[in-house]
Amino acid sequence: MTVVQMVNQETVPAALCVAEDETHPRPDGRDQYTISEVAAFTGMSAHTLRWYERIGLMPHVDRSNTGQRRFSNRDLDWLAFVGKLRLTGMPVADMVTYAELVKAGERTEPQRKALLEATRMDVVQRIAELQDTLTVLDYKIGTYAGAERAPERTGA
Amino acid sequence: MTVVQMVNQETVPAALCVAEDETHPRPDGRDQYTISEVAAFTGMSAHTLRWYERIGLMPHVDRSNTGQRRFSNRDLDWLAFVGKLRLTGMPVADMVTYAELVKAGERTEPQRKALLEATRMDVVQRIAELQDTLTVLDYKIGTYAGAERAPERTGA
DNA sequence: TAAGACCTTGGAGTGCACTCCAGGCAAGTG
DNA sequence: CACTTGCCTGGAGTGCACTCCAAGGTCTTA
Repeated sequence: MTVVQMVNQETVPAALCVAEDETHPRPDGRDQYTISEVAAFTGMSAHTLRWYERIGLMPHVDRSNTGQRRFSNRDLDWLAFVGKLRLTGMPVADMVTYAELVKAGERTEPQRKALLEATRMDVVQRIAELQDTLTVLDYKIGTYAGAERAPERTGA
Repeated sequence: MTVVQMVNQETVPAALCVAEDETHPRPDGRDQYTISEVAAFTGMSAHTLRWYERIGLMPHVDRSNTGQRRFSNRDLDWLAFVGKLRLTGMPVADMVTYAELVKAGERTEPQRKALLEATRMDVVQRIAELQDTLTVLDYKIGTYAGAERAPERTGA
């Protein structure tokens, strides 16, 4: 292992940075990351990163003179945002749409805003749903209350 | 259409009833529902209902003398609960495990409780995740603020 | 300079949760 | 009694989001 342990893999770091234009350098001064470094940073697999690029979810990644990917801080910021979108449950196809809008320039900002607002509403609804399931879960867990080891028929 | 409109399909009714043993009759006095009636009640498709039975997620559905399924109020209650579990994001395989525990009798209550508690923790974590994405979404939407129609470069 | 870890590609495979199909039986209606 | 509608079955197909493979080129460390 040469590189992988530079950041712990299980905890996705993903500060709630958001980008497209503002790039704030990472720990070391570099602005060039191999795919496995990015995998470690983002918690996504290298497979997934290549796949994201294939389907148009990454806006052009630089290459070394030998053809290997060299991700920039901008790319990292973008991926952090994509990671957040993924957590919302937004379909990958919609994320691609969003990426295309970004690439198309400033005039698509209303559409992007609309897309994010729609996503926001989905998230709010999903949270409500989940909170509703918590009610049921708690009720049900309550009916099992005290059943820690051998229940042995609580009533009668 | 013979039956379908007896309940509106889009809103899943699924009162937060929970069962296994307590069955409280539905609107009309009957306790026999065809698969399409149940599909209308639960919002699940008839396909899904048959599939749930195949994989062991339904605890034996009665049949008419000609072999057609006749769901009972108990079944409906169970399905309402299954629907809630599905909303939690619990994998179907785990729901089957839960169903098997129920079938195995009272002595499995500690395991059932543990399963639901684990699910509860997943739900709580997922809610936190989603709330975190809301923060990012709101920030991002904020940067697009006022971009209702033509943005025309807000700064400079 | 050689081993071993790393990177490349297109395309195939995986797991989940449905979803549909073909072929056939059954029940109600003009 | 034909016709339409609904139900049955096993098995195949779908869509999503990865995930892996084979075959080969590259980079680093001893």
